[in-house]
Amino acid sequence: MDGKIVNLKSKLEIYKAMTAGANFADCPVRDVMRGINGKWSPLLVMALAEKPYRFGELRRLVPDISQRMLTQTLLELQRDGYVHRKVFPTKPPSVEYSLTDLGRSMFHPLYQLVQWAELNHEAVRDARTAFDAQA
Amino acid sequence: MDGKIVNLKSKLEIYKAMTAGANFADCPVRDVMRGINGKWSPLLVMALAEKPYRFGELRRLVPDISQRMLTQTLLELQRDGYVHRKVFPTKPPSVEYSLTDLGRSMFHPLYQLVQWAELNHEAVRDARTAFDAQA
DNA sequence: AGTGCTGGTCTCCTTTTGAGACCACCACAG
DNA sequence: CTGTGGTGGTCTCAAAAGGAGACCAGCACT
Repeated sequence: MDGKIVNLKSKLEIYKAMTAGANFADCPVRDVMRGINGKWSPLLVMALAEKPYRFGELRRLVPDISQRMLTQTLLELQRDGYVHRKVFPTKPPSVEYSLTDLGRSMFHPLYQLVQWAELNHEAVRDARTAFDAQA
Repeated sequence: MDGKIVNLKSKLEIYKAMTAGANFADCPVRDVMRGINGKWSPLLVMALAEKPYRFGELRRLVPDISQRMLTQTLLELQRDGYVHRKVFPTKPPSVEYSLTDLGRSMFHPLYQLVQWAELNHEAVRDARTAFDAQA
């Protein structure tokens, strides 16, 4: 469990940061990235960046997520401080999820990546087709 | 397998793109994100952004990756067109991996996210501690 | 009494990931 | 001419993550 990325002041330091021996928990960047990298996390952050949503709304918004993974992913996002969970004492009680300041701040670079993906998905798809044809 | 993100011209369209019913293969953004999101992909892209590396060098650079996952991740990165694999006819043959233009272009937004993680890992760690204490 | 909506948890099975043994090839040292 | 080590892998098996769907309590409305 090595490979540390931390204190990246310049591209040249990536090497040093990655080669610095330390266990996984001691590599904050990879630790944080792991939280962002989940299968559903980016999707939910993108959704909540738009506006707060309730549990059931999110489920309908992302129909191919299982209820179990929605619960679990939202819990992880709360734990990492990206999402706030607010319970309204209605009957039946409803729960609203919203982005925290930290979540909104993380949204910006994430959104850059998503935009890149949107602009370049065709190139990636072409690369795959070419690779599969040649292989 | 729904939840489509495509043609994101504005934040307001995130909702529409996500709710547009379509299966996973038809959502280019999530498809591309899946390739970037792998456990090791970002790490290897960061490494190769520095300079080309050989297989064994990468293995030593990231000591906690298994040889199997290194092979597999590099293959996926090749397939998606981020990485170029060049075989040198030495004895024994050596293989050099380098970023393609597409890979370098993808590196920029990825690097933004990594920088964010580096700057905010403490806030995330604090959020986790607070969450775990209260729960 | 039945139906539906709220936000979940629990169980089971499949897919993905990880650890480590194994492989062929060749150079060089003894 | 036999180790020993370095090249870049593949194969097998166990562990972890992810997905499908049943189940739950509570209340409103019919």
